[in-house]
Amino acid sequence: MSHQLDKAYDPKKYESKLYQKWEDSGAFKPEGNAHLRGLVGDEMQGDAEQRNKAYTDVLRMSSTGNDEAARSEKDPFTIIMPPPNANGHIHMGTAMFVIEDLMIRYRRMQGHKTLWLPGMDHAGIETQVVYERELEKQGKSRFDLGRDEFYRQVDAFTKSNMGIMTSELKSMGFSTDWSRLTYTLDPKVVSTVYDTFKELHDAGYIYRGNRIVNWCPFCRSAFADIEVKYREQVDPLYYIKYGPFVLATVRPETKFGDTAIAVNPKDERYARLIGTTIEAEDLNGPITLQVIGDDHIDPAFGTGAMKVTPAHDPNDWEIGLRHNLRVIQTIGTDGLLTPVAGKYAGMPVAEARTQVAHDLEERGLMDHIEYDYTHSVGYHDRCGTLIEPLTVEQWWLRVDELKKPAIKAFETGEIQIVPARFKKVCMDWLENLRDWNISRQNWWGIRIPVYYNATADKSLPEYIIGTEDDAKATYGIGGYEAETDNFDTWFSSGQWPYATLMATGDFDAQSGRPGFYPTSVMETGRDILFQWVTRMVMLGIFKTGQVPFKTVYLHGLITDEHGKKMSKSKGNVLNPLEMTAKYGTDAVRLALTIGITAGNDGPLSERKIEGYRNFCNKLWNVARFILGQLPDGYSPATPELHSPADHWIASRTAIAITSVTQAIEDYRFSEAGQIVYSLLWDDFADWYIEASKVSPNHDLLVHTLETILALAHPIAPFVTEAIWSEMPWRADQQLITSAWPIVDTRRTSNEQAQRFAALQDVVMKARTVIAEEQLSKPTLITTDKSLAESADLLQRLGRLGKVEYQEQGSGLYLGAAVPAWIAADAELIATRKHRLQGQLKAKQTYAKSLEGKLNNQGFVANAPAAVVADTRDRLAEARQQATRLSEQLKALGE
RNA sequence: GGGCAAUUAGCUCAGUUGGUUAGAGCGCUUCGUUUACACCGAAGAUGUCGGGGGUUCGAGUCCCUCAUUGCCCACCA
Repeated sequence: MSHQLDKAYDPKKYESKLYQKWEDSGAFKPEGNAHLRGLVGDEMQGDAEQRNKAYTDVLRMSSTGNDEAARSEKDPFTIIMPPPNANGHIHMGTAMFVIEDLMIRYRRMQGHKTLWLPGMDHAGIETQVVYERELEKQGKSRFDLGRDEFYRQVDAFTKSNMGIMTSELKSMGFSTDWSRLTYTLDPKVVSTVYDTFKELHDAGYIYRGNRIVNWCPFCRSAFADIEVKYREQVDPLYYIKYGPFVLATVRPETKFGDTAIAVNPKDERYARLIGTTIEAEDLNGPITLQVIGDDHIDPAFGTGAMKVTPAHDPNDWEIGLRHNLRVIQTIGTDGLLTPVAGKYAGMPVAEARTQVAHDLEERGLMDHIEYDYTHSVGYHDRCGTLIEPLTVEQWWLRVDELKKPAIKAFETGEIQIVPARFKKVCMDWLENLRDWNISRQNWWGIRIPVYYNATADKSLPEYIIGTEDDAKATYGIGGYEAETDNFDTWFSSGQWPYATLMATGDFDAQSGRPGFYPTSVMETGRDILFQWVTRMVMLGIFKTGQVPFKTVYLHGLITDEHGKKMSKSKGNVLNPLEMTAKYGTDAVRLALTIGITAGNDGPLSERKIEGYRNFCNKLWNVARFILGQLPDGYSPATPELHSPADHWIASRTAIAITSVTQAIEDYRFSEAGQIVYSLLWDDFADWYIEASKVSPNHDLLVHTLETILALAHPIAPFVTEAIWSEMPWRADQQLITSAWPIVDTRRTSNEQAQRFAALQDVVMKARTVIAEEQLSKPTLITTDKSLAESADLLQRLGRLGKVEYQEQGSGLYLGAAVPAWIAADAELIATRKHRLQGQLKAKQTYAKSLEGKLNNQGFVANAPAAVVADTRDRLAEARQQATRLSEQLKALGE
């Protein structure tokens, strides 16, 4: 016995140690993983000798030193990590980076120069909201601190979180290059964002405008349309009197900003009033309103006439633009009514609404009220505050031209989306995209680099884009005012792929090192497809002239086991750190990979994780058994295939290598995982290892184990590396930088493999009879000489007694792939009679359906020859077995 | 209102361009400690693949239609 592993795999004993070793060895760096032969990945080409050489190199894996030449032929493979928000702990969504790690580890093993660049997001408004909640617990608000102090505290908060986050990401086994960790507020990133802003401005895509925006009175900031989430609710619908009109509104408090009454021009009731002005009695005295005709008005809604408040409703704003209406701001950025509201000035909106409605009723200006009006109302996505549409001066990005090449990139397939169904969704979204408000009035973020002219000299530019020094140079000391708005977080994170690479010096190829842009894959959540992915494409193409990534892989939401969203209030949240502590990191990684497909939500449960913990332990124990079998000082040689079982497992392994590789290439990670799972458990452990107990082939056992370790490594890096590290001949080498397995079919005999498959069939059928009849070590009889030769194997696998070769079979016919019987007396055969009849009937029905197929001229003529031939073979076999069964029944007096 | 997806075993889900008698994990029943593993092994039961129609030699897979569920987008005076 050369080596003894622990009885069960203990993740804690290995994980942090192995991670440290990986990182210290430089394996996570693109420069550091270049020590494989660049032969993998071309497995289907090249002459057999070459392939075999590569194969055995892989098997014995004498670390061959650097082979830069071979490696440089392969494209770099790059993933930029979607930067997690540095405002808390990782969650199952963050843990989904396992998909990225899987791709990175796979490409690394294939010999690509892989770069997985980690990042952290200051996450503007989101972090601000998180921190304000912290302040609230201390009974404070950000206004108590003031802008500068608040910024300092949030800065310290995110920086300390970054440390926590980093160690949590490391604990997940993510093989990112930490030396390139980039933060969204790194000066180099910010400077790229500033450059882009200036370039966009100079190209005419940036403008400043006083327009209607989605205003959050809590955040005291404007937000983009996409950051507003609508909720359905029931409110009163007030029918108020305006001179000759009765108008329906849910917002009577905005009436002080009404500048027109709109009707549909086709509405005969009002058509003659269009173009006139009306005098109306109002709460603050008489007012004058013009009557306009606009197609937007639905004559069937309410009274068919609508009050137009351009300052506080997006549709009214549009109508206002069409008719040149005055814009009267009635609600301020503080959420209180402005002085134009007269005696209502200073009231919060909700209070003003009640008061105005009350006063209107009192003054006889209320026609009636509908109390159960259902409509949807916008709330701020992040803080949940009711959105108040109002007008403010903001910086806007003109998107008409910018979006065109982005749409084209999706359309032509230059950017692939996995799953493909999101291609059209992206294109449609971009088609309908309107100018993007990139100003935010929050305190935590990247300040827009604009300085305004504060001098009396109007010949100077109104504003400049640049640094404070630029401002001094232009306006003189004290002659300027800095913009206080920040960028929308998505404006800066929309530049993430190139901003990061530019910051780390990996954007362009430089002497001796490759460029990593465009990146290979952007893997992220489906929920931020619009907010983030489309913006990265738009800005990436503008700034670099190239798409930022070639493939977008989207994952869905991780839900509980019944597909319900995880939430604290439901109490169904699974914490990745708790789960990894309990079951090992690999178990969580496997659970997040297998059974979850691209673009779809994936259910997760503790039970599922437990199942994959068992898988890890199974793998461990397979290794434990094999290592325990090996003689002292064993060193593996190229395996020779001797027995049918050897050929069988070699062929199973070859099929698995091909299909796992293809599955990963096609982004079918769940399937890749399942294939490895089944190869290990169903084929290797359940059959080959059991068979090997009869006649062990050490080299093949080791080789197959190593192949499985390699195939499983991208998903389950720890347990595979742990086992690898326990193999004495691998002492100086890590699995993480070993080569991805390639197929060697040169010496595999299909015929031999088939012989083992036939034996398996006999074994399974024999086991069934033994279990059903509770037999103990019965004798197996066969008319097949080669099966009889495998007596010891049959005895072991099938729990059989003797195995006898006979010219003529007798006993209970098994109906297996090769003729075999379980020796039985007449009594036993009689008790099996009904089962035999059932078997016969099933065989006959099956044969009949195959006959029907083959008698069908259409089938024979149209189906591929292989399918027809296959059908004939199956028919012949079914007939033969049916004959044997009916003979046996006949012998029983049937 | 527009769009996308899902509907397959008790549960959660696979099923790649149509081609063996439809699979997996978990759960369930029975048996079992044999050179690793009870975080194990063996055997077993459970499916008119949501309904209906069509195309095809052949449909879980393609088309139409209906139903149910979920998600996205838009609108809502």
